[in-house]
Amino acid sequence: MPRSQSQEDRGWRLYSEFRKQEDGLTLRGRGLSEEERELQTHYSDGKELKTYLKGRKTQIFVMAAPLTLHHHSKPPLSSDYPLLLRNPTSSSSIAVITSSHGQKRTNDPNQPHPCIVSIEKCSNMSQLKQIHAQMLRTGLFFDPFTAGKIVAFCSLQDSGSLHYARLVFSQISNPTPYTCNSIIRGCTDKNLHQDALLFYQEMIVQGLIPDRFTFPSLFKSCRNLSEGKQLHCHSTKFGFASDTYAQNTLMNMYSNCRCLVSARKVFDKMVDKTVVSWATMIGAHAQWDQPDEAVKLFERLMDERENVKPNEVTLVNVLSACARARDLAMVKRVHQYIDEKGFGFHLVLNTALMDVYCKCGCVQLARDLFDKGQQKNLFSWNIMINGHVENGNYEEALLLFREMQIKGVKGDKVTMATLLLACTHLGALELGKWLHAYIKKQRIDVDVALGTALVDMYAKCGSIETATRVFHEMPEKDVMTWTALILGLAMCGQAEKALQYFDEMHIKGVKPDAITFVGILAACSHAGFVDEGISHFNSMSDTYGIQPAIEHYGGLVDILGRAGRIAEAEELIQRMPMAPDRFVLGGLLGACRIHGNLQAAERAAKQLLEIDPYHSGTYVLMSNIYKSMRKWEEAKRIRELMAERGMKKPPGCSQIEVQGVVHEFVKGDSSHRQSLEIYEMLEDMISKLKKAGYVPDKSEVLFDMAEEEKETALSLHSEKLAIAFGLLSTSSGTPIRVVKNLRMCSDCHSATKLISKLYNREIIVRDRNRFHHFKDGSCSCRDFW
DNA sequence: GCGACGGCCG
Repeated sequence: MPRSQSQEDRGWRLYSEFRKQEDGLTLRGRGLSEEERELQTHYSDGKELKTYLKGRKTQIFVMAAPLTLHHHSKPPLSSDYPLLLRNPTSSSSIAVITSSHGQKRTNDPNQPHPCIVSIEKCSNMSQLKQIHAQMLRTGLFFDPFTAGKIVAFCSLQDSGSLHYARLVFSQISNPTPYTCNSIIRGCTDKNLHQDALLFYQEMIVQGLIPDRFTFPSLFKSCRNLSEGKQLHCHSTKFGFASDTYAQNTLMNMYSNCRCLVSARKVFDKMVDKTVVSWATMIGAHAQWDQPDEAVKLFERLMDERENVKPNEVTLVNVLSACARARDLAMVKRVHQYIDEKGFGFHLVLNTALMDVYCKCGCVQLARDLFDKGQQKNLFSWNIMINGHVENGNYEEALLLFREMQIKGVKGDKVTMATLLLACTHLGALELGKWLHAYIKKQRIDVDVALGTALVDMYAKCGSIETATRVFHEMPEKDVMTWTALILGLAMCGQAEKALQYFDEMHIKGVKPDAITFVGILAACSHAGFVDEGISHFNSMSDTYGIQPAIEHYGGLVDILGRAGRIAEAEELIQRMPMAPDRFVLGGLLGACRIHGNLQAAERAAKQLLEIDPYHSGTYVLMSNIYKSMRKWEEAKRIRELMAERGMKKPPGCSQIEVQGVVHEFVKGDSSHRQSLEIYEMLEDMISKLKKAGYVPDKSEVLFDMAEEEKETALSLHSEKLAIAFGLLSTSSGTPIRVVKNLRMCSDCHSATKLISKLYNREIIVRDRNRFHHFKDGSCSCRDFW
């Protein structure tokens, strides 16, 4: 683009002035500093910087012009707004400017022009436009300083209009840096980050010169490392390398671009570190998973050799580091510090403290703070509700939500996602549906996270059809959304569909991650696709660069074990790069049970008991294996060993939700209000079953019981009680959904298959690992679980 | 006229 000589001169003149003002880093006269050398490599052509440094004035435009932006979704600003197509005689126009009151315009900064005062008093665009019109009539508009005030108002005030600001800007002949900055900051404040950068790019091309206020906004709008480095380069060359504001925002920019090394470099080289610099750097380390570094910096700050005292933000950032490091000791130190130094009540600090206590598992401490604090906002409610959910206290979370509603605080999408997670854990489909309806009614924005939470809830509460429908209704899906559906399909035995969606995901260009493969391997295992499973496992590292973790080895062990290839599964465990955990060995043990491989089972159990001697599941499974092989003595020995170690089988517990209320049953439970009816129903069930040829499978009950007792014990299992209650209290045709805390026993499994046929009901049981979808006398798990 | 901070999904 051709430029006039006068613009070029002006640019250079201004630039020299900036250089004189700049008392920090000087580019000329002493060669390149380390930072400049580093920047030079980021710059599109290092030669330009060198030539510039020799002080040749023509280089000013060369050095400033190139700024390569990486987004192409919008055309450059110049096509929307004519920039700098202005009256070239403007330099003389200042002489004729008079105010609307006929006063001479003075340059005394202590006496603002009356027109400027009026602009500052504007409360809406219509008033502003009147002033604008008057300024045009009087010629005052041709004073760049005064015209800039119009632009500033339009860009920065809530009642302003960025569009109008740009139009006005395009009419100003010699806009001041202040005017440009107003537009940039207006874009940044309104999250129009791309526009901020495009405007800067255009401004440089037109020969306008940035000042020290330009870069903070630009750095804030910069989301991309390559652009960030160019901007860093520009800020240095324009002489703001040692401006504290610029450096602070620069650090933050590097941190946002996940380039912590550069952020830290800027920090370490800063001469005047302010409390903001410290807070930013501590926050950056905390954000990018270097909590120890963050805490170290904080300790340096506490050391008091630094001239800066921590403030609330510093403390919030340190707490976020503590939360990542699960460093409760440090949290307590910070808490004490807060109390000692009397930081008073700071809502963000207080919520951060609550959050970190929740994350460290001290929900009660968080709750105390929550109950004590008079001020609450959506953040604090959400943190507290989430704290209870994470802690497994779903009821308390739901109670808190009710309290929130009573207080008239409306939940948002975060609240909803958290509550849906509670439903997912509880298996409370009705409640989940209610929340879904609430979301629609309250017009809560369903973003990817909330949509995924819905898909996950429906899938894990056994309504895979609705999960699939919600999935398809979502306009935007990320890897988690796909994974939630794939895992859901795998868990309810629809392996082929899970694999179909995996293919579709690939077509849609969504890259699977480690957890997607957990779902894929589970699907292959349930469907008995051994070769396909192995090939997916291999593709993880070969195609997607994901190193298989222990859960993937566990998945492959399941696939091999389920197919009866026990020896191969054992061999895999031998050669996997990490020691097996109880899930891997538990999978192997489960496979040994199904395939009746006693030797391998014993080997697996021995290892299991070594790594986790206090996991009751191992003992129970092992004794069941012995019992199923009629090795009563061994089975008894295992039970005795369990008793010696002071362990009990945790009580089996089944939940069923009817009309939004979750009913819980343990074995032989008679505490339910309708207990009498439930037991009548149970008798009816058992007699119908027996008529249909059902023989109780006694292999998994205690061996020292009389046969008749065994039968009774079986009939009292919690899932049978829950199913009986379900048959009683729901109308025919509706599916019965039960959530069980343990693995389903084989007797209940075969009984439920028959019940589904005899009563013509779909029965969906979620046990601790998967769904059993009983329909017409068969189960989706194909009798392997 | 400029800077830093908190909660959700697989």
